[in-house]
Amino acid sequence: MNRVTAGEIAELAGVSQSTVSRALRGSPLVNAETRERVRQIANEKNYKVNTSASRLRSKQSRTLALLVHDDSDLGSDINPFFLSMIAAITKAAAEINYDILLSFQQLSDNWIDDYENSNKAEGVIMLGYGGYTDYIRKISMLDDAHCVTWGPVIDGQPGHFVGCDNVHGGYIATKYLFDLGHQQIGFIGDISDDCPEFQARYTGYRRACEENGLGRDPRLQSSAPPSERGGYEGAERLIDRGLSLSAVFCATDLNAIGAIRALRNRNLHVPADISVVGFDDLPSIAYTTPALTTVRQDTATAGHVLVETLLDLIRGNDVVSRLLPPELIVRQSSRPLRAEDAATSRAGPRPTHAERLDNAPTRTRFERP
Amino acid sequence: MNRVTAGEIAELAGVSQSTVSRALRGSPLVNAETRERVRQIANEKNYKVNTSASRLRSKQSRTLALLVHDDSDLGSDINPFFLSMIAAITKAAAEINYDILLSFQQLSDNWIDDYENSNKAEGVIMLGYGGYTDYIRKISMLDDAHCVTWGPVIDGQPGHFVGCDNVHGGYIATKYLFDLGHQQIGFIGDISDDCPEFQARYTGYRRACEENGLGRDPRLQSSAPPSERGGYEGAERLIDRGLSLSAVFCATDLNAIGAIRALRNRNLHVPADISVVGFDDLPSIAYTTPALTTVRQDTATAGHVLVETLLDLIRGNDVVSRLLPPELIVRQSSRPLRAEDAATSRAGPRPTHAERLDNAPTRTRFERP
DNA sequence: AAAGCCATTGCATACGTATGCATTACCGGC
DNA sequence: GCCGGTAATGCATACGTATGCAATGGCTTT
Repeated sequence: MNRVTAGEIAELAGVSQSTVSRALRGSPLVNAETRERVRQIANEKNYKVNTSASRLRSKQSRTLALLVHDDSDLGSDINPFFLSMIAAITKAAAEINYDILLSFQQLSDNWIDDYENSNKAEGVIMLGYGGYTDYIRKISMLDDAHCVTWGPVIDGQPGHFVGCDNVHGGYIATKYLFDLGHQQIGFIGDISDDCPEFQARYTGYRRACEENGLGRDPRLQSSAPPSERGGYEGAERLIDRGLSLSAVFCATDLNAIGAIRALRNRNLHVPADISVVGFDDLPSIAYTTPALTTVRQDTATAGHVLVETLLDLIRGNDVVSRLLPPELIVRQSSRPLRAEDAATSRAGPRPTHAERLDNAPTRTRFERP
Repeated sequence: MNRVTAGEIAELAGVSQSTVSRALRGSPLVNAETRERVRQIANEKNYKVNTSASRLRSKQSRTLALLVHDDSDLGSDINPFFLSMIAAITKAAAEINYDILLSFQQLSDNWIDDYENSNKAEGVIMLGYGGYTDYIRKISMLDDAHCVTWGPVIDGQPGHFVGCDNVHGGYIATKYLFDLGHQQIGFIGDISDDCPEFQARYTGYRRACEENGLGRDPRLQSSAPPSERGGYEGAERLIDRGLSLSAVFCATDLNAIGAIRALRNRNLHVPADISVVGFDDLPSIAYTTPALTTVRQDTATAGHVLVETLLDLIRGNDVVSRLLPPELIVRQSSRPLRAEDAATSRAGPRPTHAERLDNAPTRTRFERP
């Protein structure tokens, strides 16, 4: 069970350990013929470079730490959206031969040092640390370390961020609803300072409203924590105000699911009576009834950008926070507003509105089951 | 930015590097007073043991590799169930000071050696490698390596497995439906040899059927690949056979979701007309309409058991494959069968059946929104 | 008082690799 | 025929830690 070392390969190949090391790392210093011979022998003997020794000598770990925020003490599950994010990051790192060290944890004092000073990882990617309270206080230290966070990009904010363009996401979702003919469009979501992401989505919503002549009316906005229950209660409040809404944009998919449930309880059917659009595109959200129209960010791209940004940081290059374009996914929870719709049947065929949106200035995908 | 070494701490503390090493690792060889002094200085200077050096010297990596099967080339997403699994495993490892190296990949030739021979990890946990075709062929090598797989536990199978007790899961789901008064209960799922997990669930289903006098009738079983579409088509086939079913047990949640959609298209309402029970308890499956009654395995326990088993293997202890008990989660997609239900209203109040199930011989949880 | 013992510490070394520098061999140009 | 130059290889070392062994000193035992 003893592992083969470079020295033993060297002996078999009749060269020195140095040459073996160089040959396997593809150094131009070594003769092509020799390199092939060494590689073949190493292959036969199933030789693998001892990572610990290599790291010690080269002082590089070729490893990135991925910290996922864990709130499970508070009873909330880890956001399922993160799974595809984790996979995307891991794959992006693998493409450039970096390993990912995974950790789920709360915010503690020394996470970053724990990884960097111990030479476990060259940098850290943080996921889901969106509770910007304690976090912001500690964030200044991020300037010293190699750390990139997935989250809202705010000008002048210390640290390095990659995130979805939430303003644009809110805008395309709302514009889409206006383009369908809706006039009165509500917003459900937490727009307190604790949630800059949702504030940004609201900003995009407002921008679309202004473009379509819908003035600011506080009664159109319903504050709701980013949970299913929050969406449920937020929708109830909206209904109780007696507005003639035909569409609602929700800051998160969970809000949207709760809202749909509340609407159904009040005998308002989605999308026949009212259209609902969410944000996030949670896995398996496509399986709700009705399947949710929502705004998705491309996790594969996000993974690449996060890894690239972190590597730039490690290499000492200048880095800028980056925003990724979201994409509208049209499913079954939204439909055009037509006068006769409200008056006549609920069971009429669902109209297609592809023509109208093909001209939309942003990427839109139509999913049909 | 140069990192502090044990030697420098030693100098500051007026001891040798050996003593520093021993002090920080809690060796009883070092005086308590000295240990405290060293620890304090190390703390002040933010010293962290260089992992690479430590690993090289001790030949232990205190790291486990977590390989998650990635089928994304085939277009199928990674099972969202794995997210909680990944989190559970990572946390269980963290509790005993082990790191987790994450990788999403297809089955290739040398995964295990890549991790173990390179000293990157002491062992491997495999998740989702359930396509038992190529896999089984290569599995014999698992006996040499330190590898535990989450999956079906089959007697005499080479390798080491931890899995859910699928037979019992299928049994309690089906028994629950019988206890609700249902007589004709269908099964949707792939019971080919490729999917021993689903075969086991079917076995449990059959056991409950036999206990309740429902003989084997091939028309009650509908083969379906483990996808939403599979469930949809499987349910259609079942309906087309003209059976008087009042309940269906599906081998996976995805099947169940598809089945519910197919039933609705045929104007059969769940749970008013027909009860549906799934298997897996996917995250956010509780948000479908109606919320799905399903069988869940406890991921936290699974994580602990997987890690413990792997460590036993690493330490050279004898290990046995282990089965974990599933749990029935009762939500809204199932209800008692009553004669008047079928004949009269669909809109009657949903009866509670807690009394009946309090006597059930297995753990059952009732979730109400 | 001598001998033995325990508690504590330091010394020296090896883990396996990557890499600067020295070395060798060979070749073309003057 | 000597020299400078290039290509290819080997030599020697250091990375920072953990640990076997030796060494020290104080204390108990006979």
